[in-house]
Amino acid sequence: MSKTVQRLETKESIDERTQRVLRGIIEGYITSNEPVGSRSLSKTLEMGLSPATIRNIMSDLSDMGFLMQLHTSAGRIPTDKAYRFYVDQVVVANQLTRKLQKRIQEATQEGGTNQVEDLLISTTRLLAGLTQFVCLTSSPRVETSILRRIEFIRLSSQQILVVLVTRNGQVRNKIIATTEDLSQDFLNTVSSFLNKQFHNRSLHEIRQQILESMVEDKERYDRLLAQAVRLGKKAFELEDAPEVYIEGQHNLIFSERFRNLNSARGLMDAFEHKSMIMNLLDSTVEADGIQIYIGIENELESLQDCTMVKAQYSDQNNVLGTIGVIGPTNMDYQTVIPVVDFTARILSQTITQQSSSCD
Amino acid sequence: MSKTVQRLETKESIDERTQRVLRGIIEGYITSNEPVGSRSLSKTLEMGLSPATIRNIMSDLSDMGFLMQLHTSAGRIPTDKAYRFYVDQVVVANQLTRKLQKRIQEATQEGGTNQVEDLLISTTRLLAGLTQFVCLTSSPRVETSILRRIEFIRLSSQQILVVLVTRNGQVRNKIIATTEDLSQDFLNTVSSFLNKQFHNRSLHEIRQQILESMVEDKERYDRLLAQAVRLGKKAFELEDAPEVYIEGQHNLIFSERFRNLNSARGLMDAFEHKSMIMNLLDSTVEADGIQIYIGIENELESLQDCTMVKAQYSDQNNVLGTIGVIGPTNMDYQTVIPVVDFTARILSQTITQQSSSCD
DNA sequence: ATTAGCACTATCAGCTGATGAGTGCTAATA
DNA sequence: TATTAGCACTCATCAGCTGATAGTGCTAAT
Repeated sequence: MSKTVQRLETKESIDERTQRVLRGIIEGYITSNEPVGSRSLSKTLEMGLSPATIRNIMSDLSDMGFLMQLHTSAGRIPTDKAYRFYVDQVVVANQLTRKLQKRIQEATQEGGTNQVEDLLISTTRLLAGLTQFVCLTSSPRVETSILRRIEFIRLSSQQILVVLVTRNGQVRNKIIATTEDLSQDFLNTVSSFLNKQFHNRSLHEIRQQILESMVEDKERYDRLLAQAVRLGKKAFELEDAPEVYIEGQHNLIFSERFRNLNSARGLMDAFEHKSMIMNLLDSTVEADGIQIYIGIENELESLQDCTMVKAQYSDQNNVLGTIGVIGPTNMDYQTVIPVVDFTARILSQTITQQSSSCD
Repeated sequence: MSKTVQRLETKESIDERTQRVLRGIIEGYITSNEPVGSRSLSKTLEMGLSPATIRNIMSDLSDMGFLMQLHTSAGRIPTDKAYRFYVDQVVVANQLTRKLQKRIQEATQEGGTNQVEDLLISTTRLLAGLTQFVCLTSSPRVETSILRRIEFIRLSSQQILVVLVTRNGQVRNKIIATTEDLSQDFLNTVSSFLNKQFHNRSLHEIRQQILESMVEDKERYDRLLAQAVRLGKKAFELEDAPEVYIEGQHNLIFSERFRNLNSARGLMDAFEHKSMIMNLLDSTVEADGIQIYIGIENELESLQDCTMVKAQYSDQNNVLGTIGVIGPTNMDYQTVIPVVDFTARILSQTITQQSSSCD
């Protein structure tokens, strides 16, 4: 297994001038995607330093582990450590252009049906389009969602459709089989019972409680209660299907910026395993705000020459899910970070609006 | 635009021996994916023909348009016309191995919830996995589906959830907004009215009829009827979202067999436009059975060096959708064709079982 | 402390000739 | 007359070489 790198902190304090050079190299590499050499840097930096001086500084930076060379006669490129330094020290809360803000807002506004699923899909697609990277979004864990409404619909003598609506507007359907033929009237009674009983409780709690009820003395139940518990059990036995939306995979292959085809294959394969991606997105300790994993800071091996930028979205109460992009380590952090941040905020806002429109 | 090639028929009658040579070349190229030359063919054919004789025959076949050379000093490869000949004349109804049959049957059997969507997704994935190509499936047109049940659920004073179940087990949800606050009781009356009225009619018909009702003299309506019509209209105003499932896109990039990266990009782009894919799949004139489009027989330009093999699936009454794979023109027709055919049959069977379990 | 100069090095594009697989043609053969 | 052997020819590929280029490291001069 790959050893887990927590975070590439920089202990040494670096000379102001050296910092400017480092920053120049990083930004140069970000814009050109080519190793940057001392001569060209000398020009673009406009600090009145000759290539030779720059070379000395570069040499120091290499020693400190900020730069590396692909081969002797090529320019230098930043290491993961350099990007970490760049993100921590240099990239400050950057305002998005109004134009971009508008575009994100509009994209989340539309979407015919106002279901969360559609919103998430279109947002994921938007972010993939904007960044030209791969974008991943985890949908709210149904487990922790708050029940808004449950309803049973009789389809046939053996089939009942369960419709389950959560607070934030997710709708789940499930067809369950029954041995007994239950009338719609009866089902209505059951659902209104369950709705009263479990209103505003999380699905997780509900399931827990149902299981507890089942061990209790069954004798005490009347038919209604017994059936309610039985149906409820089936209904809340959710496939804990981790919904993940992935968009922009083709960028991984066709974009110039993803040069290393090896890991591309690995990533594509990883994307097939939705549960793994779910972990990747939701394995978050830090409280809020944007999170950035640069290169080897990523636990997943095939991600170790990419950067993942992600942010959580939430309704008024709880964190619901995560939205993130995966791009090359030399992505344009100055815009990607605020874009992801802003998108997550807008997403939270939209979902909050939706779920607050309950009675 | 690309000119539309209907089908690459062969008028000339070909000598028995020549046919065997052609067949040898095609099969050789299918298995090796390398141009086949006269010497190697002379060995594998075991017809006691010298390379020189073979060369003469090959020359004839080239003249007839069955073979071509990439460069003078390379062996020959079959043209689209050759594959058409091969598929029409040589590939006869081939039995699948029991093992494969089992595998397909099992894969369609499972799938936790018995919803059509899940079934389609897992089948698509299966077929992509089996063939190592790209697999596309169109879901049943909701338009032509038969209504099994419609239900309204009051979510809040402004929101109503519509649940719509079709005969073949598709469930659609839609949240609609209302200005008036309607009680659940009232909604129940409306849904039971609609259910009675439109039982076993196709969604298309229903929409039609509702629209007609609306132009009739409104005065004659009581409140129930008026609301029923109004809600019904909104409910059946479906996003005619053409659902298409695509799996195995990564094969397009990583599989050895797809050599031409140009059209790969084009295809990937095409796959983003679901409605286009929908057309591709469902633009079918022929009645039933398997359909094969080889190379330039495909209308879509980026498909013109691929072969598409597709088959429709249906319930007891109607064609519901199409399942198909896209692979290189030198795919192994002998197994791909029966695999697609068998899968479509199994799919039809499974869906028919599901929808016949109504009362 | 900075810089100019120089030797060194890796990559890349372009050229070379050798190699080999395959064809087309012709004349000999059964 | 159909088949085949033989030979000349073609062309893609590959290894090896070339010079040009862009970069570095080191040292000595400023």
